[in-house]
Amino acid sequence: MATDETRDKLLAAATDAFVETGFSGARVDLIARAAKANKAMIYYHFRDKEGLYQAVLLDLLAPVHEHVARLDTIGDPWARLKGFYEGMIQRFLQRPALARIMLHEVLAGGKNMQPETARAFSSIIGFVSRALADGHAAGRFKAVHPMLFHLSVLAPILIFFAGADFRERVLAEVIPALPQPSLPNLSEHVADVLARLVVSHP
Amino acid sequence: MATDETRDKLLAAATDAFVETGFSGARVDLIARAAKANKAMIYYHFRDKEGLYQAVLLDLLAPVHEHVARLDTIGDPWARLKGFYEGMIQRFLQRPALARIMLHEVLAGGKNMQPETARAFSSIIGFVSRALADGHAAGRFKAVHPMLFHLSVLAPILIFFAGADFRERVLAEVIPALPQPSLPNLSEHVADVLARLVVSHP
DNA sequence: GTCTATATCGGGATAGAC
DNA sequence: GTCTATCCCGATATAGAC
Repeated sequence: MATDETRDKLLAAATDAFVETGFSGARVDLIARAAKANKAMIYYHFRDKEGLYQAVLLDLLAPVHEHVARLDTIGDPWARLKGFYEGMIQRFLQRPALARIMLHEVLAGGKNMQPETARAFSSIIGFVSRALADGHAAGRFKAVHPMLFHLSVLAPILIFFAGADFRERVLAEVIPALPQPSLPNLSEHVADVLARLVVSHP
Repeated sequence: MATDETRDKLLAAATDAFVETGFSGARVDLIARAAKANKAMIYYHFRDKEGLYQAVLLDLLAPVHEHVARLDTIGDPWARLKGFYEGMIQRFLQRPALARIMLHEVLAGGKNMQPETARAFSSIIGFVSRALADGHAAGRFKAVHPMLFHLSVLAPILIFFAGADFRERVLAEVIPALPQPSLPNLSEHVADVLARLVVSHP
């Protein structure tokens, strides 16, 4: 399977490119060069630039979908929520590309999303809604709006990872005294926010 | 000054375009048509596409900078913080473009930002840091990490506004039962988060 | 499956008249 | 300041040999 090897290299290079500059900003030519492959192979394996992007999207989001599906079988709603957001932090840590592509897609309004990838996104909010409802029914959670709750927890995480370059280049330059948040800071902080927002007894 | 009129129309059309698709996705041709102006006028008024983008950026961010500067003179640190985030919600409400361009810039890592616009961004985190420090010194605020605090409050607001299309098109379609958060929901929720994160006595 | 050479076209930019 | 016509490059995509 020397065949799929170049496919994989192309996919990896494409991920970097799309994540860096977005769909329209990425250059097919540069992707091929970065993958040390021939440009024509992109069209052979992925049909066109659009197909390549869809492949990247699916490659990044499929694991998230599985992650959600796995957690959804757990009984304790608190463990479900905590497991999900902590798991997302771990994933973003390994692949900051994931955070960036998610934000890109949100900004694009889902225009260039196919049903399969749309489902991966939707499964998240469905999962969170169920966990919140279960916890509330058991008298353990406060009543919160699922979307606002989810936004409050995930949005900071997303921008923490997707905006690392921004903080370094723009903010740190002008305000050097500002300490950069570390990962333990973030995890601890998120757990704190989570508990404050949802747990019944304050 | 029939002169500046077309300039303004171009700026408005460009704002829509850049905010919709990002810098590389926007088409100069379409911007001119949307503004009912001639394409050549873009190059006359703004030099090139890049200059047009910078003008849009500055037009959107300058008011934020002023907003921050005005609030920074207030004594009460709590009033400062609350005034800032509520003011941002009001601004985003009037111009959702602002939320979208800010996220675009964060994703771009500040690559296409000029010093003047960079300062507008930086002034925000500086302002927040001071308010937090003052409140803490007065024994009224908990000790929190300025960046994490700011992310926790503003990130959800940003994505709430920048992601409106996404929620409608992608999420609402798959999960129609999910109630869409309303603006009063958001404001109340933000005030709640703010208080929980920062105020000393729980 | 891999490569080179090339077709094709969209889009940013300019020249120059008015 | 405004407009038309046009240049020209860069980027996607394909043809076709190996």
